[in-house]
Amino acid sequence: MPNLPRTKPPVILAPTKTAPLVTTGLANKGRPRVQMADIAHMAGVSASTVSRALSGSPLIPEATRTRIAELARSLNYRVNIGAANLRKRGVQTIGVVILGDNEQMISDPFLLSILGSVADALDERGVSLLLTRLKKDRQHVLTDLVESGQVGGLIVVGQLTLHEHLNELARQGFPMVVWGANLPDALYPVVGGDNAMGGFLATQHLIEHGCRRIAFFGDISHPEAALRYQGYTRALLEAGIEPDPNLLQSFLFGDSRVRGVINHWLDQQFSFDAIFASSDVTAISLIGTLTERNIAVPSQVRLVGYDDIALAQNVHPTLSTIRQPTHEAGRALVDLLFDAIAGQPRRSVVLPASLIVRESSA
Amino acid sequence: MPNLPRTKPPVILAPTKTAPLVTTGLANKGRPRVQMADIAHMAGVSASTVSRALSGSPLIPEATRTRIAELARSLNYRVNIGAANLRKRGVQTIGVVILGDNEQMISDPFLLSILGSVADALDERGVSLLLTRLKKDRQHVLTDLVESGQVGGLIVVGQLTLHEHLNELARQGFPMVVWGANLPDALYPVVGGDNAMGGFLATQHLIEHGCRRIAFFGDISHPEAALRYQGYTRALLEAGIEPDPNLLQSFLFGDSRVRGVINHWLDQQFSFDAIFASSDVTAISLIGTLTERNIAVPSQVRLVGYDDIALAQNVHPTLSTIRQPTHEAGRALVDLLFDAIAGQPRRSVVLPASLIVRESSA
DNA sequence: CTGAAAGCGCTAACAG
DNA sequence: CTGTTAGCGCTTTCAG
Repeated sequence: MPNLPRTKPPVILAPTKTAPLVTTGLANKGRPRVQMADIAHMAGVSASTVSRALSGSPLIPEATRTRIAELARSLNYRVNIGAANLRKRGVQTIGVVILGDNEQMISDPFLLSILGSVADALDERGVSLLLTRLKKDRQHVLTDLVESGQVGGLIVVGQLTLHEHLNELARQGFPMVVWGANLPDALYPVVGGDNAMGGFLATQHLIEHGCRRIAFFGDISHPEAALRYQGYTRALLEAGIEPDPNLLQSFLFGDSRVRGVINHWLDQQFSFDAIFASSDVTAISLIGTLTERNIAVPSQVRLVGYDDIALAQNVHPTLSTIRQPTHEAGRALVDLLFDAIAGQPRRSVVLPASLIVRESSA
Repeated sequence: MPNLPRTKPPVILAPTKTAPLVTTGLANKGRPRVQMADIAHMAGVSASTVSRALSGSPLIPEATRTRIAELARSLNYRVNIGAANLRKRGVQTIGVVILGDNEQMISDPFLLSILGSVADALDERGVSLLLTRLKKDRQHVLTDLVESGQVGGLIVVGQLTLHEHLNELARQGFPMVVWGANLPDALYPVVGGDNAMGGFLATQHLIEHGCRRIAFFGDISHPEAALRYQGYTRALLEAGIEPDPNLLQSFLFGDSRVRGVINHWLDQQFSFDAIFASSDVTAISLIGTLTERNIAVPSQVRLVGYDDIALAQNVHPTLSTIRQPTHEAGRALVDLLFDAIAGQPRRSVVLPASLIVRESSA
């Protein structure tokens, strides 16, 4: 029996079996939907021809192609991607997974930069972006996304405590790429900034300005921060300064306990002449807190942040920081993911970190 | 001909027609995929039974159901959502469209709050989130997303200059909801803060502190900012103050020309004793610029921002601002969208704006 | 309670 | 160049 167009059913030869069917999904409620068969019918060609025409097949002559395209456009028709994907046995969607720092949605603007650059890079390839927050102990959603065929691969932003799990997925041949620190035993492709270099540059710069008691603010249980700390330590050692463990202030990115810590340090008359903060948001909070306590930045305490968010150049004093090339980040993440999907050997990318000197450290 | 299981093909009665087929999509490269037929085969039941078991149908006895569930889990099997959707004629995905302010990805942390709350609200309903940036003159992507069956509805964040286009989509019965200002002639459901009230509260508060020359920073071509400006004007008029058009500084949200404007004003000896900024990011930049020019906040110029982003309470002076309940925002957006999809009558939600008094205006 | 059969909307062999 | 045909992997009647 030939396909029955929905709009103009032809003579019915056998009783139609098309029965009730309660729609449980979200789509198509009430809105009439034109589909390929309708277009074909109206254009007086077969569905195959419409399919070919709309996908720009060179088999279809220019004239027919445009005629069908016009018709489709005039009816506001778009090919049903789900059906096409099913047939083509593949999807045109990538999952972007963001690890929630804690329970709250991550609030660091830097994340938005990464997300934006990934969105752009995917968009250029005509691939959709399925965004998912990964909450604690819900790691199975990573597997779900891929195994359910919803996405063709995964871009994981932030690795936190997930390293082992990610390695396990990599072992299974999961198509994915991670934004984060390139850990030595990582089995998955990683794109990240040169955190060790960033930490080194920031610290070296502070040392050059005569600082000796440089504090580090950042959660070193987080691999990226740990590398920044490592760079920090190396710079100190190279300058003949013994790192003081008391000057390591570990807390989660974006945490707001900054104020309490500084106040505590000041109340204890704890001595420090500079702070290297593992994020600009933290650094800006530090400026606020220090200023409130009448500690002048940079004359009494010099400050360097990380990420070069937009606000960094508009606070007072303007914030010295380490810049990460976010635009390239998105591009690299997408490139590597597509390599992984194509079965290419694993590859990782370290993006350069550059020191931006502004007033807070001058 | 019965379904051929992929793993153990039965006796072939007719030459198999299953031919080459080049996979153009992203999924399934190399990784062997178990599917429902395999599970059915292994469990010694039909695919129907597996389908019912996995969807928790009460028709299947508890015992069978768990047995099948275990088997599926042990094989890491997940139902192919695309195929299921095709059959069910619906999707479980919502499109979230973010209007790029300019060419760059929006960088305001407030946006991330909204996005996060939407993500959570969708997650609670088991619905996926397809994120799209809407660039200038690419409005057709809105139609694409829905007509191609990729998403069941649209959450549009920011309306900017899109109002007319959105109205047109609403007229066509497009399932959608918008975060923004509830314009009087809007045909689409809107969720937004009470911008007029927010503007009023901020301004009234400044007036109560003796301010008379209150500047407004914000792009009033943006409907939300326009309403804030309206509230600002009302507060002034109620206090018997004639709004001075020179005190309206219009620019795009998050724009960084703040510094230039303030410097210009100061150089011109332009008088103002307070600023109401349409976003916290702008307000924080203002604090920076004013401080740099040795204008004391709040003693010489009082300041109120908008959004209550995390940094607001950590800068110095801490920033007074208008808070918008972002968590409820996500929930309301999703609720209204589902109503729209279900064909319920259009409804809009205005979330309360509340004044948070901190040091910058005290 | 279970299976067979039909078909969601599309694409791609294959044979004209 | 074009139509016919056969499914993609799943869900849901319908008939046991």
